[in-house]
Amino acid sequence: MARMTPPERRAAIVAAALEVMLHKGIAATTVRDVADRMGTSSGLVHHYFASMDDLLAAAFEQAATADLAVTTAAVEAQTGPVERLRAFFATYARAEQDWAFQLWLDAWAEAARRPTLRETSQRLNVKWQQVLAQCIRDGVAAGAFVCPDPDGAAWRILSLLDGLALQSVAHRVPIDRAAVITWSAGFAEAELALPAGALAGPAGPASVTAAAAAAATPAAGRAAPRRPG
Amino acid sequence: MARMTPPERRAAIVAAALEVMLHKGIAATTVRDVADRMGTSSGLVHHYFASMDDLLAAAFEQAATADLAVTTAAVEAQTGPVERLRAFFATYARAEQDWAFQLWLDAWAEAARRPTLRETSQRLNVKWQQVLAQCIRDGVAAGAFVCPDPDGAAWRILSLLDGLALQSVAHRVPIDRAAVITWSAGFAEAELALPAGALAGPAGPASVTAAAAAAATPAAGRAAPRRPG
DNA sequence: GCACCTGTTGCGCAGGTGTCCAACAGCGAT
DNA sequence: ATCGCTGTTGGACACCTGCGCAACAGGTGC
Repeated sequence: MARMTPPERRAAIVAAALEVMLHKGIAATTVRDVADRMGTSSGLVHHYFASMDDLLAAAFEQAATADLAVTTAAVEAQTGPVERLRAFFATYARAEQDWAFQLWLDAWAEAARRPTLRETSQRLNVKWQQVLAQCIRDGVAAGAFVCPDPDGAAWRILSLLDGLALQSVAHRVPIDRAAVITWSAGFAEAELALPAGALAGPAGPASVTAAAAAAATPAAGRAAPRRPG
Repeated sequence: MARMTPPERRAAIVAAALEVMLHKGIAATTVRDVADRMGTSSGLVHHYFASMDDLLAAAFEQAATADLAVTTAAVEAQTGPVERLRAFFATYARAEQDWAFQLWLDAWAEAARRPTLRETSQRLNVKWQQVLAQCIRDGVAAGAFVCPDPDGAAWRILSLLDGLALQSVAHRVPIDRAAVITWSAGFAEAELALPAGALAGPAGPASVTAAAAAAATPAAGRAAPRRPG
């Protein structure tokens, strides 16, 4: 194969590993799979990564960091505290994330047995919580809402979002994402002492707003996603 | 090895498979592991299970069904609708479930690639939802609470519980389970138009009640679990 | 022209995998 | 005593795994 500079080759290997991991699963990804996808030899992979675990961890870390960066950027693009929260929910539930969440799910399950992966997964989880907690702290400082425990609230809200994503991906439950957003926002409002519906206003993508309005139900004054019962 | 009647042997294989799955992970469980644990030959396993997938699915199904039975029994031991809901939350968050939830996590991740496992996991998930939904429906019929969409509410509450368990198991976040119960109950109260604190009353185990009271915070009138920020 | 460096190759090794199968052991029926 | 049935054995089969290593290639400095 064509010669590459070390950083390029390293990035290429990580990219190839990521593609394989996504549709074969982390546990089932092999060195030869990665090499074949690049059209190179398996030895080359080991020239850049001491062990298979290192490669898997590096690939997952890159994907996870990229996910976080997208959300962070979307949040920071907004100025008001409420708008920032809306942006957080919208990117977390964005449609393209189904395949990405399967990767997270794999990583969480695998984390119990792979220390490197666990360390990465824990670290990223904390970072995600910090982004949300900072949103909340800023809002509290600006007087937009009240929250006695921003870290705890961020943790609880994230748990809820992950639980919903779990249902969607693991159980293949079709979900109205706009409804998820507004429903989760309802919980967040309770956490932040916001009036009901305060977070359900106009969000980033126009479709989100429209669908949210359509999904609105009289019960508890907030929209609720359904699973086909 | 000693001769067994077919049902006995089948049960023994499933039990052995379960033990291996629990501390090696579903993906890493091999036929020889299972045979070794029983002290028999690998060929015997294949005499009872056509393929490895069949064995894994059968073992997971047994464990999952047992989990569900425990919760169902705890719920049906109570008579009042509110007491039944309390029992549901208490058994879902019971302490011994950490290792069990790791098995669920494995199954969910593996479900994407193993059709038999996915089918089982989906079916059990629906059953769990039905138990909770029936609790809600009974309560509505008895006039204990109001809920326009019992199936949807059950699904949302379960998503939340799974999300919290995910944080606890995958990220190794130590959780005050009693606080989780009361906090989740807070969400449930909103879903069911119950007054705040209605579900936080005396539950099955005495320790739960005591801890819940101790964890109660003035904010929003309900206890909230924290993660170490 | 040469030596050197480094990305790259292709294969070998030792081990582990699911699956299959011929042979064996114990027991009930004949 | 013999036959047949069935639970059980232990190993063969083909394949795949991560990893290591000797050899190669193509460019750079001398």
